[in-house]
Amino acid sequence: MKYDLTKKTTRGAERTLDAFSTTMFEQLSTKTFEEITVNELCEKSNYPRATFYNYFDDKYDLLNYCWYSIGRQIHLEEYAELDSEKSLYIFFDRAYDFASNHLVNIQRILKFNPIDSFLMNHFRGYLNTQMRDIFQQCPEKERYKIPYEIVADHYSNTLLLILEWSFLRMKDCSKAQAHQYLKYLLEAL
Amino acid sequence: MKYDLTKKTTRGAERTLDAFSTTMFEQLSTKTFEEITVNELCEKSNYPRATFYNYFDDKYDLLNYCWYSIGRQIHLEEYAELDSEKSLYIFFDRAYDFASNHLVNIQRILKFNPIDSFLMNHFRGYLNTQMRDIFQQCPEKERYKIPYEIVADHYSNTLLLILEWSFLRMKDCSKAQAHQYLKYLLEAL
DNA sequence: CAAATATTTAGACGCTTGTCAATATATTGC
DNA sequence: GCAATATATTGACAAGCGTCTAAATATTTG
Repeated sequence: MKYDLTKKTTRGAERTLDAFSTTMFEQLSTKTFEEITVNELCEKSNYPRATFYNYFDDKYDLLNYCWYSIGRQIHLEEYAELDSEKSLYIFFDRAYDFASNHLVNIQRILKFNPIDSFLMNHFRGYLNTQMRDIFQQCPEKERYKIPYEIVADHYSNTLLLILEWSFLRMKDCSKAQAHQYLKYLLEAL
Repeated sequence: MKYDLTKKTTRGAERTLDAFSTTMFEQLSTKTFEEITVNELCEKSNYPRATFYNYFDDKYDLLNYCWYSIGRQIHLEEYAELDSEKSLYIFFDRAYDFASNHLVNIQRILKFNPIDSFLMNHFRGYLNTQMRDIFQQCPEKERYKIPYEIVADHYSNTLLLILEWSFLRMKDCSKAQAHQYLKYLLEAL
């Protein structure tokens, strides 16, 4: 990313970042991620190409920013040092609620960018990294019979699986039901 | 894919497919997948660009063919109607042996294309699809307390996790040890 | 307010991409 | 072997990419 997100963003910068990311989401309801061009994003956002490249390295970089902005909406940063299982359910609930509130948009995007598209794989990758970080902060890494790195990945895989089942595959799965699946799959740990 | 893999390939076609896929693997030991260009693949394989596009849609398509050719090497097609767990261990063992025999190449590629690179995510995606297909062929889909689709994905996630632990993260994990991890994580089912 | 500094913009650059029509070269069947 | 057919190659095309310079605007600072 060309733009430094750690320093406080000026009003103008925020407007620009917002414009490009909402345009990206809009275009994703229209076509494949691969089909979206930087030119297109600039035209729809009413910014010159040079401005795009002032902020982002390329469209993949913008995509990362899109996930990052979703991450902030579900307060991915606020994780106390809870044990892994607690963290898992908190994370799951926040993601579940967010997805519920944006069901229509998600389904629109899935029309063109299905579960095994580049877009969704990219999103999975992002969430996985985030979860790895969260689980890394947890205490009690010693209480498992196998290496904690494996446990953390297993937690994050399983959470993602149930989230996908609930939303991407449109199974209309209640939160309670989802919790039950999670509990069943992670019983061994 | 432009070229039809179902019809029997002529000697010439096979030579071309081989040339491009081995060049791809060679280049992947040299740089990021994103950095590899079609021009480059053609120069190194000594074929004109048009020939490349006679066979493949683009470099992603070639990548898919690369995974497909690995798939044939580990006999991904030979799966009888075993139950899910049996299939899992057969698949795991074949993949484990293949990876052991190509450790050096894998590590070279990982230097430039690490675990969370586009390349490795793409590979994960491919393996996941394959495994989904295999598990779909299994009988006994009724014996689980939760939907079989979830179980199948859980199996495939877990297998991939342990394969990654063994090879991509270079933990030098023996096959017996790997089996033990698998068994532990899947105890609940 | 004006000068110093930073950011945005326009436009041009070389390069890669995927497509297409044409020509050349193999591979078939008769 | 020769004609009919398929495949490989050449070279050119428009469009996208990411970079860069220089000019135009904003923003900060004294």
